[in-house]
Amino acid sequence: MKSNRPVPDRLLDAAASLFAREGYDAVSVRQITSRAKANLGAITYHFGSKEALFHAVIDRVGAHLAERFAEIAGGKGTPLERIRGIVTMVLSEPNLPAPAMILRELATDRPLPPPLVALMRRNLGEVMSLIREGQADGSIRAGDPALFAMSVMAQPFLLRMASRIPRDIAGVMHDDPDTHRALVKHVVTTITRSLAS
Amino acid sequence: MKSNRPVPDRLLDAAASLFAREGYDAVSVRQITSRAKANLGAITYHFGSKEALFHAVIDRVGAHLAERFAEIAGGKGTPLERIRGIVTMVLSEPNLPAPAMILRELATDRPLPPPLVALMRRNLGEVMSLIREGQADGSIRAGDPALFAMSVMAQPFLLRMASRIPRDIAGVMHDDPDTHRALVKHVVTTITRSLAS
DNA sequence: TTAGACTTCATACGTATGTATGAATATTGT
DNA sequence: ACAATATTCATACATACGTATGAAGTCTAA
Repeated sequence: MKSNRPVPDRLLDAAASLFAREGYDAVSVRQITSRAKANLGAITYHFGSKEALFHAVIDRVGAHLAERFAEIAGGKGTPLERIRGIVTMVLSEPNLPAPAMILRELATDRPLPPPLVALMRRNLGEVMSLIREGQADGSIRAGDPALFAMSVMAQPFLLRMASRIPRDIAGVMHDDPDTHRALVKHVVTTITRSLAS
Repeated sequence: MKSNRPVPDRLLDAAASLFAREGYDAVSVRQITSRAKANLGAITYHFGSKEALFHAVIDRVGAHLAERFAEIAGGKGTPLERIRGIVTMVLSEPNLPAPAMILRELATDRPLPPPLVALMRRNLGEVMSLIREGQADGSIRAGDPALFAMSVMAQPFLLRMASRIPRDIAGVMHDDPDTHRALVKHVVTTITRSLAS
């Protein structure tokens, strides 16, 4: 029952999940093509190079993340409620490889893939807008929106990237739905306390 | 004017700074030995393998981090003040490659180097003890110390690992001492608000 | 049906990697 | 001083990598 999806899509799928789990350097084109049930030459043929495939992956998972961000940011509710929605989404969305890939890339000194800075700028900017909105109506306390936005997103992004921290280190079994809910609730509460005036 | 420090130390130095900047996979033994002004075989001879050198590096930078943690945790001041001290230290200590190396390693699905889990457990445990202490005397609000500890350390660790987030993305020039101080102050304030009862 | 383009495939190429080898050189203990 | 040990060094080795090549196969349009 081999899939009949187009080869480029299969390559993107395989690459996204491998890059998210292992990182760019640790994944070989042979792993990707074999997982995608494609030929070794398929990456070169359809994308040009491994790096070009990586950028395409970033574009795709980044677009997905940005979509969810925009959807919630443009939704209903107070600014604070929408920020809480974004945080919850980042922590809970089932398939969301973007945060791990982005943060890992940000952690190096190598030049950033072009799409990546723009993506993060846009997402953080979305949060900053919500913060400004809340400051305008008095529901969010005064302070530099950029600093607030970083503070707010640091927890969910880091926990999303390194889910072993709760699981293996802090002894929080967030695989269990109830405990995961408790974790999300805690993060949301924490963030609310730091923002609400 | 070549340094006369012992070769193993030079290898550890070179490896620590390269691993911290680029990550394990992206650094070759040839880069390390050449930077350490040692022969290509030096890593095999003194450590056995590249991976063993990596573990030694983790041990060393981890010990440094743990020392600073313990020093501040065992110092004077209220529990909250000591937590603030740890956070400030992680954000400001000039040479602290541990957070970046640790987080990057935690971000993969590969098995963790043995020293690493223990190290993180110990450090997070230190923070948890402070939180319990503060809860006992009523200065820190009630709640799961493990969740609190993760929330508290997420910001400084992430900002330490990906200093490009403030610099390149949020537009916060934290290279400038004043702005860096503002960033630290903001993080400390945020954390205080989430902990203080 | 058949020409032309598109896609797959096996294989080859050059390079970089981590490690092994064994001779040369330093260092140490007596 | 000398024997034994410890370290350095150049080089070799096997393997894995990303990419290139060109033949084989498949699909599309007339």
